[in-house]
Amino acid sequence: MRYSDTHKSETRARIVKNAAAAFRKYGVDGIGVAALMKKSGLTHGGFYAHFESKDALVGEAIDAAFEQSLASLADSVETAEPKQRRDVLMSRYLSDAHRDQPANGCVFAAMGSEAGRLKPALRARFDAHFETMISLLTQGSDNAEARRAAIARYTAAIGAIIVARAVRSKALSDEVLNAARALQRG
Amino acid sequence: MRYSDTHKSETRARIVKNAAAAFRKYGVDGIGVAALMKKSGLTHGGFYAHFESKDALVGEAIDAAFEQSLASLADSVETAEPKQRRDVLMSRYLSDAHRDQPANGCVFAAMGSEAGRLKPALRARFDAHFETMISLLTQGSDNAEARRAAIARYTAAIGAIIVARAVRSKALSDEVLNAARALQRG
DNA sequence: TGTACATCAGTGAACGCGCGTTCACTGATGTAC
DNA sequence: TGTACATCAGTGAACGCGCGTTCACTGATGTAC
Repeated sequence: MRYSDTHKSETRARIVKNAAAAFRKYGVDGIGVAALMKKSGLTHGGFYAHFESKDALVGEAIDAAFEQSLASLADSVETAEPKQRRDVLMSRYLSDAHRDQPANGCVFAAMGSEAGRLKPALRARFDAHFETMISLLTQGSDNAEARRAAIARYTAAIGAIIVARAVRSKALSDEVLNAARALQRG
Repeated sequence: MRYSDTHKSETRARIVKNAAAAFRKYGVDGIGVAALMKKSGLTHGGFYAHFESKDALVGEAIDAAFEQSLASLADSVETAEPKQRRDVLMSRYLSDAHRDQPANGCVFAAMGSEAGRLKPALRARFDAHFETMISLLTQGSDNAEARRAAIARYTAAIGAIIVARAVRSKALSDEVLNAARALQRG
C-alpha cells in the first residue's frame, strides 16, 4: 500500500506517544517491542523501519513523556496569578490524580529509581528535563536561594508520589500525600 | 556430602543477604536466579531447595534489605543526644555515601518506582517498613503533627536520593543533595 | 485510456539468547550392623 | 573395626517462553509509457 507523505512520521509519532505512556506505566523493562507496536495497531516487525533499537525509542519516549507532563502542568498554571503559580503547580503535582495515573505523569515519579540504571545517554535526558521543571518553579526569581528551594520542593514531591504509589494501604498513601502537601505549604 | 545442622539455613541466609544487595543495585528484574546463586558460590539448580520461587526470595530480600538499612541508621544514631537524633538520621540518609551505594541503602530509594508495580503481597512489605522508619524519626513525640512532619521529611529525602542517583551530572546530583539537606535543616 | 512496473510501510516467520523452573543425578559423610 | 547403605545439599542438562532483532515477502497505489 502506498501512503501519504506524512503517514510514516505520523505512525512514528503515535508509537512514541504510546511508548511514553507505556514505559511510565509498566517500566522500560516491563513492556516489549511487540506489545508496544500492538498498542499502535501494528506488528512488531515494522518497528525497525522507525527506530534503530528499543533503546532509541526509550530515549525519544522519555523526552516525549517529560514534554507532555510538563506541558500539562504549565497549562494548568497559565490562568493562575503569577504569585500563586508555584503553589498551583505543586498542588497539581501532589494530586490524587497524579498518583493514580503514572502513565500521564512525571517521569521521575514513574521511573526514577530505574533511571539510575539506564545508560548514561538516557540518564542525561533527566538532567535537561529536571532543569525545565526547576525553571517552571522559579519563574520570576532567579537567585540561588529560589533555585535551591525549587529543587527541594520538586524532589520532595517526587519522593511523595513514589512512596504514595509504592505502599499498598490506601490510607497510608493518602497520609503521605497530605504530609507532602503540608510540607509544600509550610 | 553431608552437612552440619546449620549449614542449609546458613546458605539460605547468605542467598537472602546477597539478593538484598543485588536487588537494590540492579532492580528485581535486573538480576536473575542464576546470577543470584553465583553470588553465593552456588549453581542455579539448587535455588528451589531453598525458595518456592524467585518472588518468594524477593519478599525475603526486601525485608532483609529494610532491616539492614534501618539497623545501620539506628546504630549511627545511638550515640547521639536524643534531641539531635532526627537530624543525625536525616543527614546520614542524605549523605554522599548513601547516594553512591544503593546496594546498602534504603529500599524505597533503590526501588521505589518499581515497587508500585510489584504484586500486592510484596508492596505490603513497604508499608510495614515505612512505619518502622517513621517510628525512628518520631521517637519521643508521638502526636499527629510529629508523624506528619516525619512522613514529609522521609519521603522528601527518598525523592532527593532517587533524583541524585538518576541525573547524570555530578554537579546537579550534589546540588540536589544540598538542597534536600537545607530543607531538612530549615 | 490501459497496462506494466516501482515504491515502501507494514507483515510474520525465524534467529539466538537469557529467563524461571524442573529433575535425574552426584558424592561426601553419618549411621547401622 | 570394617563395610554397606541412607541422607540430602548441591549440580548441570533440559524445558517452554518471551525477549530484541532480522529479513524475505506482501500488496495497494502512484508513475511511466
